[in-house]
Amino acid sequence: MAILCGVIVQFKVNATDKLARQGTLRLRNFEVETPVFMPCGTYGSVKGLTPDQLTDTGTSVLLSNALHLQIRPGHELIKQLGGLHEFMNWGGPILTDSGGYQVFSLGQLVNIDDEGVSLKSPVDGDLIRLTPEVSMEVQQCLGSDIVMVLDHCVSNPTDKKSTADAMERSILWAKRCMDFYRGNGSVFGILQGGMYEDLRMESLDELKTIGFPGYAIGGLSVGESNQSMHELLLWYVQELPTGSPRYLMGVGTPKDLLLGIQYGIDMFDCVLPTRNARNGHLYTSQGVVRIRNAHYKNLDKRLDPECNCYTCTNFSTAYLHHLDKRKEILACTLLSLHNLTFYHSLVKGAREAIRTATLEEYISRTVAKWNE
RNA sequence: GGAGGGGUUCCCGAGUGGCCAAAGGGAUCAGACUGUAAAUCUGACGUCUACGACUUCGGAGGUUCGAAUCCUCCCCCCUCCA
Repeated sequence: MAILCGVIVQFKVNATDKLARQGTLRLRNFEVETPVFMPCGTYGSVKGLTPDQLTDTGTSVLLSNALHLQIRPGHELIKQLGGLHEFMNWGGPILTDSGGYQVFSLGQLVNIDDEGVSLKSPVDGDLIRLTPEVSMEVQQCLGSDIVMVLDHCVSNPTDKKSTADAMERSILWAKRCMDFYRGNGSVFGILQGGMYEDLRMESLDELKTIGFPGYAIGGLSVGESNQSMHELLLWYVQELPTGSPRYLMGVGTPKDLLLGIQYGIDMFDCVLPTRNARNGHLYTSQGVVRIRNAHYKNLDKRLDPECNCYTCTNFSTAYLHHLDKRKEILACTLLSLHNLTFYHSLVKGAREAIRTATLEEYISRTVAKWNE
């Protein structure tokens, strides 16, 4: 157990099933069962859902974004108002991303040097300077339970030289992030290196030398094939320290999650369940439902017969189709509620399966129904 | 009764001699979305034997090499005056 910055970070593996593991992550006064899926509340809100509704879906940890909150409404303001938990009235733990992903996703607005990142605010064009130290300070102000280092994420494919530069810069920045806390921060390191095994190895070696309470795999789901992602995970599972939580950033589809879990990933986050819900793309035990399709216009049945979420137990598929087609706000809420419930149940099922050493069976049974 | 304005592809609405199967919205139908610049974006949207052909712009005639666009008559709608 390490006491870091007043925050207790502890990870305990309770059960394993081949490479997969079920564990408990302790943060401050929170205990989180892993594997866990963390919904994205980028701007301090999971779009369309109240904190109570989030809890109802089975959410335990939330992800939020330091850079976006730094831009608006400002981390000082949030600190003044009691920190992010209080500000958004979320009673559970919060992991904050540094803004490393925005270095990638905001592309043209960003200028990177070894010292840090300069970006034009997508809001008003103001110049924002983000360094590892600034990012740490912002996340500290927010009162984050898990702080992510500032990293340099590149898309795939990117040539080896540029990938290496980004990876090496990420190592330097990771060191500076840790220095900021003098080794006392609940900071997770982020592994980079694109699709190059030697770069990935170098990144891992260096971060392990620095020593983090948790390791995140970054730079995935940014354009590479599914196959490459899976090969990389298989490689990582053999190299990552077993006693630390492993977080696969920005991943993914339900299938990605199951595969990640199989390869020993403990934490996931992704915008997919919430964004796709808003775009009428729903995940169900029977496979994907594009609720917008004319096919569902008259369907007087539950969206997912195996789901017990508020949406599935109270409304017909035809009604959900209608709400989505009319662009009613309620559609965002009800559909997000369902998709998140689906994700959390899927992962919960995997946790239980690991405990009974039946993960493989659980996965093949689950996936078979999606393919029907 | 008089004066003026207007009828465009499912709807709204541009276009006033060739570059027009006809802008732009909407609706409709598909698809995409992976550490959220995303309740967003992309494609299709007259018909077909489909890199070409055919039928469309209230109706019927006409002018012209060529008309949604110009002329004549007719039908319908709106506004104002009596």
